[in-house]
Amino acid sequence: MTHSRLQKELKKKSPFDSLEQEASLNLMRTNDQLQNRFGRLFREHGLTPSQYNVLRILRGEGKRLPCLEIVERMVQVVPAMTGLIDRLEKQELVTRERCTEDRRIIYVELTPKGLQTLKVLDAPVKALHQKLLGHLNQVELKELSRLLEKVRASMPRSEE
Amino acid sequence: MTHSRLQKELKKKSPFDSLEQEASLNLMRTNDQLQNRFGRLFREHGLTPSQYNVLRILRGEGKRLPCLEIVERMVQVVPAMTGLIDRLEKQELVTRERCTEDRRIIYVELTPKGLQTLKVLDAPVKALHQKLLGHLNQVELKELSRLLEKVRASMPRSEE
DNA sequence: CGACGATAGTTGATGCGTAAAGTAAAAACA
DNA sequence: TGTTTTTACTTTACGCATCAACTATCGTCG
Repeated sequence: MTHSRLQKELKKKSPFDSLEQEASLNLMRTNDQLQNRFGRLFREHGLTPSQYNVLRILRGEGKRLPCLEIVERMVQVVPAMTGLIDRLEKQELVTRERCTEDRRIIYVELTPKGLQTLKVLDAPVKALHQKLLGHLNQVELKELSRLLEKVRASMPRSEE
Repeated sequence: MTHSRLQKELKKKSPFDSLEQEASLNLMRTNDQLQNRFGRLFREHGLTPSQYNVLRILRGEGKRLPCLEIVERMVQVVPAMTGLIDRLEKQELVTRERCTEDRRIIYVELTPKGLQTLKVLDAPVKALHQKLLGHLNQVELKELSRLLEKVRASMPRSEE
């Protein structure tokens, strides 16, 4: 391997320090491109990727959830969630409701409008997944997932 | 495979729609965790990941570059570069200089301080790559890169 | 020359990620 | 009972991504 595809893409003159570095940059670059594609799709429906994610989580759960439960299911930091929910509430896709027993907790619930928005997006989202990853065969997809999970295995959730 | 690791991580109740979706989510999640780690490292030195990236590109090139050339080498949009360079300039890590022949072009050049900052980061960055990906063997790393490049192969740079 | 479009970069608005600090309520403890 | 700690969230401040719209310069063509 004299010149990898990534090296050419980045117009990089020197080869990579290590296979680890190459894989890591490949990962980031591929992810960015995926994010861009899905971001465009969601934007056509007035959503950002994060907003879609919140809605999807709420539907997956099938019931209202406290803010922190949502944060846990996302790759996100707490403070960002407040504004995120604010905007979803303004679009009337979710509602906020304070828990009566424990008044610190605020439940977030999907509205019918939110559910409808998700429904509309289901087919295009599936199609985009297919389009962007469908040219890998089943074995390759499984291997990709396995390797990515193995990478994450070295990163405990709560280190430091 | 009854429950994948990813599915458990996300506390997802239903299985994935498809292998494509699973791989895609794995990719995004792994990337986020990598980004977080490197972000923390860079922040200790007063840099964001994007800022580090700009410096690294300039060093790799070995000479000053127009803004747009830097944008091309990053996964980025033009307008963001302006502010990015502003901040690097304020930290005295790069300098801006207008080209005399074509006054539309603005060259960005690494300062000695910028070069020094990069140098300090070299060892920790390499070590972090090693730490986060070093538990995959050479064959796995190559296969991971191959699969990620194959994913990108379906995404032309300038579609739509 | 003068109008035209293309190129290089900037500005402004909106949304999100991150850290640090703050508030309010519940739980733990003395 | 009162105090402290923890928990759940909010606020603020900063940096970056994105889009739309704008400025300045260059090349070209009539």
